[in-house]
Amino acid sequence: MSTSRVSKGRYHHGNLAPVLVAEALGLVEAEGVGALSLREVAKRAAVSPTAVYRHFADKNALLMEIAAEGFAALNAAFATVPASAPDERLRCLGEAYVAFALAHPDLYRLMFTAARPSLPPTPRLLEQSGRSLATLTEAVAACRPPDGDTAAVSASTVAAWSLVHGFVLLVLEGPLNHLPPNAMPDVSALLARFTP
Amino acid sequence: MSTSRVSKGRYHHGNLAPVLVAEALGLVEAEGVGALSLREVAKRAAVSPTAVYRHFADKNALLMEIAAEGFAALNAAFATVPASAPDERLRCLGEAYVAFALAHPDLYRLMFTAARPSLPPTPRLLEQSGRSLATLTEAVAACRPPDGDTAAVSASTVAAWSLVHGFVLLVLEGPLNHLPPNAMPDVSALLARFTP
DNA sequence: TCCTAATGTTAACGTAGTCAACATTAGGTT
DNA sequence: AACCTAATGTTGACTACGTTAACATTAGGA
Repeated sequence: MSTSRVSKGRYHHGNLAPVLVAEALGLVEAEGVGALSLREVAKRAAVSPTAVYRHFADKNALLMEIAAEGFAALNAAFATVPASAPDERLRCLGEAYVAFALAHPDLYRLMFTAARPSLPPTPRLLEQSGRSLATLTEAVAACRPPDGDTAAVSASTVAAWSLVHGFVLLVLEGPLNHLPPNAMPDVSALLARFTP
Repeated sequence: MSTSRVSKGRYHHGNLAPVLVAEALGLVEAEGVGALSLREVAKRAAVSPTAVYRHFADKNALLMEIAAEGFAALNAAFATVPASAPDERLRCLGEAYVAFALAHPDLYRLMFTAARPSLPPTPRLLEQSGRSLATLTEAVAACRPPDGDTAAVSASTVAAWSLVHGFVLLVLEGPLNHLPPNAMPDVSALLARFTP
């Protein structure tokens, strides 16, 4: 019988992979990336440490799934931004982006750090981060003359993303944190100076 | 006698701290931050692993010194940028910044990641990163009307730094790497769109 | 009903950061 | 010149972690 019911002392967990990702994500959000160990994640899922390797090639593979989850959450935040006028929409996307990053600092960092060594990025990570990029690109394109200059749109999109990404990281872990706190500008001022 | 000569089988190394930083820096540049372990650094300095703790509180303290070294190198790169006209100078600083980051990816990442847990930032790290910020701020200020609006200068500086920082990180470890490579714009185009 | 692949466990290895206790020595004090 | 103390380096050990190998269990189709 296909018990979609789970755990309760069973030898087979029945639904491990998603649970591992969820526990890991919770751990990252609560204690930071540094506190995330496979052993701790396994313990929280009430499973032996090495069980993780039946679902993820190594620690980094798990991290990439968490990162994908992060981009999915970012995309969800994007989805709540109303259509409105192109410029207005781009501005709101920017605010949503920065708000998301500042609300989930450790997750945000992980989203841009997970896909480095060992394996290439997970399909799901590629898909979700691709969706983020697509949303941004469309919003930027809508602000420009419809001349179909895709290179210009790309360049403008990269500039926009660079601006918010850099800002967020400078605030989160950059010298802007442990330096005169009078300089920390608000987001609107930053976004206002961007012209697609 | 104050032998400023060093090592050669002596019990006391005589000059350990700077050597440790140098070896660690070399290791980071050659193999990446992940390959840096206290034990390996100590081995390269021909010293027992725990000797490091006589000069640095913990691993992070050593990392902060390396980060400080990184900012010092960045400042050195800044120093080669000629005075010229304000706008021209700011543009050249931006190019130098991006060039430095792309030439030393692991070191660059470390510069913005080292000062997080445990201890507060080292004085030397504060000093060197402060110098970087000061250079940027002055260059931005020179591009603006001399109305003494320090808040506006700060905001503009943060925007400039955000732009290059975000760009560099997106290229180094962001989704811009494992996505259609047609989109990667050059630096000049990015800097051209910034108005102090 | 049985077989196999999927899934989970136990034991163990190697590496790493860190601490405690001990050894050595540099450099000022008497 | 002899001595003392603080600085500096070493040994040994502990804990935690990622990872692998060998074995155990079970789900689900043939």
